[in-house]
Amino acid sequence: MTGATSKAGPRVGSKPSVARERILATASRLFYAVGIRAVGVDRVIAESQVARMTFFRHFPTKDDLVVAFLARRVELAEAELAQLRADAGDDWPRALLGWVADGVTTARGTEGFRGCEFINTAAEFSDPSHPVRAIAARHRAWIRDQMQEALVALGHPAPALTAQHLLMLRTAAVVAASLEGFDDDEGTFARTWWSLIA
Amino acid sequence: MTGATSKAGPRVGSKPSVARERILATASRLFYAVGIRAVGVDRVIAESQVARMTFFRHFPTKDDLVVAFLARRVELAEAELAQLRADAGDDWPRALLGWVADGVTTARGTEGFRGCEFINTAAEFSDPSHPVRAIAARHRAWIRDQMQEALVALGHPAPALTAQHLLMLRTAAVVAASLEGFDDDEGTFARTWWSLIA
DNA sequence: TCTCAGGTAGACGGATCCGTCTATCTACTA
DNA sequence: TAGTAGATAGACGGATCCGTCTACCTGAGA
Repeated sequence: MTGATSKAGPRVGSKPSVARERILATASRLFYAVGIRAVGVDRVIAESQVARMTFFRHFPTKDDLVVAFLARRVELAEAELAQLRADAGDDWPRALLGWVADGVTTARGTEGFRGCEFINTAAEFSDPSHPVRAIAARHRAWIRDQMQEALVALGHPAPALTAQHLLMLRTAAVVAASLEGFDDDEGTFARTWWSLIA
Repeated sequence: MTGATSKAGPRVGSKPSVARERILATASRLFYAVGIRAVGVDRVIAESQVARMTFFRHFPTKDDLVVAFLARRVELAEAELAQLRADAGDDWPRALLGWVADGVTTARGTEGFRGCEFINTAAEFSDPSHPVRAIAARHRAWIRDQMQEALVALGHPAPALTAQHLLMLRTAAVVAASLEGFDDDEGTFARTWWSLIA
């Protein structure tokens, strides 16, 4: 197991494969836009312009691809937030909380917006012990913890509970937006958001 | 088209078929517990103990069954609420609002709880013009309108906006509960709920 | 009694699913 | 220059998908 040259499959630490990236990009797009079970590997392969064997070399099963899809989203979010915290300086707590809120408001105007990939994916995997469920849970916990940290830094009297409330508010806004295109003309989402923090 | 005796299929107004009920019950159970796409008609047929032809006589396509599944849930909810309004007398506004809240709190403790069937199903149907999406949207709007009516009756200063908030709160609670088994030891959900109303 | 709607049992079929396999080509690098 | 990892094209297969079709049975109402 220790990094042995398996019969097939990419070596550990080998240079990032462009084919793999193409597959992952295509899958991410399709999975988000259409759904996991609604998209077969055949379609991913076709639209990735990749050979069948190449696909299965990088992702031995479809499940592996789904996991990679969500894991990539997690990576991106964590990198983005790390960058933001580095840039914001002393103001990072408000910047962080604003970033989470903006993630909703900007996304829901976007063409092809279809809610939260973690929530949608979890809905398609009923087994709570499935890896994708673990990733989704971990990611939500991560967001909550980040917000809690920020609230602590702001001297908020109830950081843990408020972080929980903020996550719920965000969840509700995303789901509502994906279901009925909730537009929030009044900016009530933003007002509620910041009133919970202040 | 006008009620003509089609080659097959049940007559309009014919007595409710027990076979049909069995199919619908089985499908409801499986669709909710496992997911729509994850459950094939073959499985529904097998577990319904029904002949293949019987199945397709009542539900010409799988989509018809999915629609019937959600439509039935809507019927049940509307009937339940009508009963409750009839029973509650003058106190119906608080009874109604309590009923909506209790729907969440009781359900999420239940064995096999897997969130909201409308939200989960909508997540599996990416086409916004699909009938099931319309049903889900209509049902959510109905809940919101009912709550708004109750708030008006209570003389609430901002019934429309508050009804929207309550629906979002409910959505968030259900989704959170299905994703991470959010237990709400503190009763914060209930407190937030009633504080929005008072 | 006869009719006919509703139910039964199971074969059938084309499509799509996920995954394996062979055989060949290419490009880097030791 | 020889070896090797990675990519390619496409056949293949068993499973499952959704839906159709034939042939027969049953029971209640006209």
